[in-house]
Order: sequence, then C-alpha cells, then structure tokens
Amino acid sequence: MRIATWNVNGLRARLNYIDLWLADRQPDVVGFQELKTPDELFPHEHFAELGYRCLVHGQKSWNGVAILSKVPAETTCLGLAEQADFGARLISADIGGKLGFTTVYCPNGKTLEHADFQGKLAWYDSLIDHWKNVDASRPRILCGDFNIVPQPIDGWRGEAGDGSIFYTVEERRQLRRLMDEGLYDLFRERFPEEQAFSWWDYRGGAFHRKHGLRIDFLLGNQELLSRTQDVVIDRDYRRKIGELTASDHAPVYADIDI
DNA sequence: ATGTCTACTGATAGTAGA
Repeated sequence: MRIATWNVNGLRARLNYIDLWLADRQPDVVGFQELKTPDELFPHEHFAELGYRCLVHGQKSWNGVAILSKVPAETTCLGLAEQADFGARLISADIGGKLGFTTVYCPNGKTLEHADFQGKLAWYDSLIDHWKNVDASRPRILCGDFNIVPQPIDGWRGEAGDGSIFYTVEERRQLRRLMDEGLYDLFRERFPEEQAFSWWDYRGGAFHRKHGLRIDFLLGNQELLSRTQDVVIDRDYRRKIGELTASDHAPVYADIDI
C-alpha cells in the first residue's frame, strides 16, 4: 500500500496538477492539507472518477484537510475539540480496518512575537493529548505539514537557523513530545544522514537556491515502521509542469507492506 | 532578503496569509 501526504496550497487551483501526480504515483491513501476549499465545493465526483473516495474537513479560504482512499475508509475524527477556532486542521480515518490514518495541518505561527506562535504551541499540546487517547493497537500513521524543522539537517540554514521560527527549542520540544508517544519519522529512520527538503518558499528563487525545509512528515508507530519498504520526498512534483504551477510543498510518500 | 502564489472582495486591483 502506498500512502502519502501533500500540502497542495489550494486544492481547486491545483486540481490538474494533482491529477498528473496521482496518475504517475498511484497512491492508495493520501492526506491533503491546505485545501482552501469549503466542504460544499470539494470535487468529490472528480476524484471518484479516479477511483478515490474522499473524506473532507474543509473550510472557506484557509486551511482544510482531506483523506483520499482507494479502499473503503470512514471518518473517525474531524478536528481537535479544543482547537476548533484555529481552523480545519485534522482529519482521521479508518482505512479498510487495517490502518489508522490521520493527517494534520499544524499552525504556522507566523512570527515569534505573534499570538499565533503561542497558539501553535498550544495546538501541539492538544494534538499530543488527542494522540494519547487514540487506539494504538494497530498500524497507524500521523502525517502532514508540521511547520517545524526537527533538526539542523532539516533546514537550509542548518544551525544558523536555531531560534528562528520553525527552528525554536519550544517548537522542537513539542514535536519531540508528540513523537515520544511512539511515533517514528519514516524518512529520517530510513535515511539518517540525508538532507532532503519538502518545502521551498515561492519567493526569491528558493527552490533553485536549495533554500528549503523538511517540515512534511509521515510519522508511523512501530508496527507501521516495521512494514515500511520505502520513503520518497517527491521533489520532482515541486516543479512547474508546463503552465501548471506546483504547490510550495512536495508530496511525501511511503510504500507499506499492508 | 522577500523576485510568488492563492483566495477573497460592496471583485475587476489590492490585501492577507503563507
């Protein structure tokens, strides 16, 4: 089974681009973030024609998350109860009774001084509490855009970035607390020394200057980690394709023996 | 060191957010 996460930066504006990726990579289950689409405008029929059913937690203008699945799936959670006013940022599903799949769009935080930065840390508190209470008895995945650079190797600024937003000790502590709940970073487990980014700013030629961050992860429990065959950060799909503009995030996918 | 993209609007150019 191929599972994936992708911050698409506007699902409706990205639809033709997404189609090319789905046809090429043929994922079985995908978590999308930043739909920027309300539930009523989600193109269910479009994805149904490609063989996917979609579970959606949408929102007008901002945020929004969805799960596409080729196998029967049903929603088990929409959003974090205490964090509803921070937007539609979490959706969970049971995938064919074999896999628990959650995808998240963690708050950006904006700047260290902005109220959203403390909000981001608090949102992580809620996510950690939530995760403690989810059934852990089978393979499960928590994937998405975490908006945190885990270690210096994961950001283009390296240790020079320490203390800046995405690189702070407070954010890294929250990510570590989350992973201490029994989650493994599938990419980093497989490639301990490799520098690979999943996001590049649209501005300033960041992609070509290799000014990226690895902030999109597939986190799996031990049961899932042991079944992982491969992990790919799909950098080719951060490039423009003809006239089609890419998201500022690359997709990340893994092949799992399920 | 900020050169882009998306969605929204008392829309048709300017703003906010990332």
